[in-house]
Amino acid sequence: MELTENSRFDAELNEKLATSGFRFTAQRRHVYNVLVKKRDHPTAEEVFIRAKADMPDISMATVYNCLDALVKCGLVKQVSHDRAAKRYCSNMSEHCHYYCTDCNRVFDIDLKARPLVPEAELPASFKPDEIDVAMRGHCPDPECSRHGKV
Amino acid sequence: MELTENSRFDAELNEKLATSGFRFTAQRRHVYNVLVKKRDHPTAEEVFIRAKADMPDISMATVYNCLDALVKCGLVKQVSHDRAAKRYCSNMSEHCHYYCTDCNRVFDIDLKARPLVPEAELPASFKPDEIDVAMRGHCPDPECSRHGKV
DNA sequence: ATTATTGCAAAGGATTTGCAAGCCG
DNA sequence: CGGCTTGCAAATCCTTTGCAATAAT
Repeated sequence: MELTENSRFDAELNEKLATSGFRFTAQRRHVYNVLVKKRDHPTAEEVFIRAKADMPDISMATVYNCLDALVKCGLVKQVSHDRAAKRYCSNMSEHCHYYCTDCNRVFDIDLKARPLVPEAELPASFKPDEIDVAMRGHCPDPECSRHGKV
Repeated sequence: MELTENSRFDAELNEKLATSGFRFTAQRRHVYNVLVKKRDHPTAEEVFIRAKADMPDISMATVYNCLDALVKCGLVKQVSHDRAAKRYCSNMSEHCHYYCTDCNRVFDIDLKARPLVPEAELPASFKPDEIDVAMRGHCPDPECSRHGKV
């Protein structure tokens, strides 16, 4: 596979993949690219559709494989919504997710407090490796489908 | 359906169901009973198995129907785990969930701080109706499958 | 009497798996 | 080359739905 433009991006990706024992493939680069290019919270299916635009032969199974590899090497987070399909997020900074109950979009929220849950507030002997904070409610977007309605 | 023993329990359940426009059925009572009897975090399938023990003709679809009704009338919470099936929790007090990455159990955690996310820490105009805090890590149970291993 | 609820079976969506061919190291 | 990855299709898991029979108000 040729590493033409953007070789710094590729080098980093390659290194992260290699560290977790994954190979550097055109599909993994492409899927990661799709996630970074538009920093929203697409489902695997949405990633598939976007990826297929520039790589028509990529398969759904490969998209799942790539997403899984990216999650395992710490480049992407999985976001579990309530009922729907899992979503993927390339924002790896500590943040929360706000689910709009009207338009179904997911918003990244940076809380002012950190850590999210101070150790002193946890019962001793529970030492979380990871904390997810998920919020649900109306979103502030005036274009939101619910805007104006009750 | 006869209301023999435990009519206080039934009366409360009946009222909550009625308030949300649901009828009081033997299956709904039984499913709720299963959840309250053992306050853990079973999947729909696990609820089905336990319910079937004393009500052999109950169907999976009815278990889903009952769980859904109980969630909608505020008697039960749905807990979305990462990959697996949804779980159900009859502890309605404000609490977080701690997922043990070794034994897969779910623990209820009461944080000392409330509210979980003070309004001042949120960007203005985001007003969550609901906040879920999920943690993942090792659990303190000495019987836990991982105990003693790294 | 009217309408919700049940149980069954079949459908549905999301994700995973088996396998042969192909690419990476 | 050897083994991880891919693409395809089939399989699986979890959940929902359609429908006729039954139970609740």
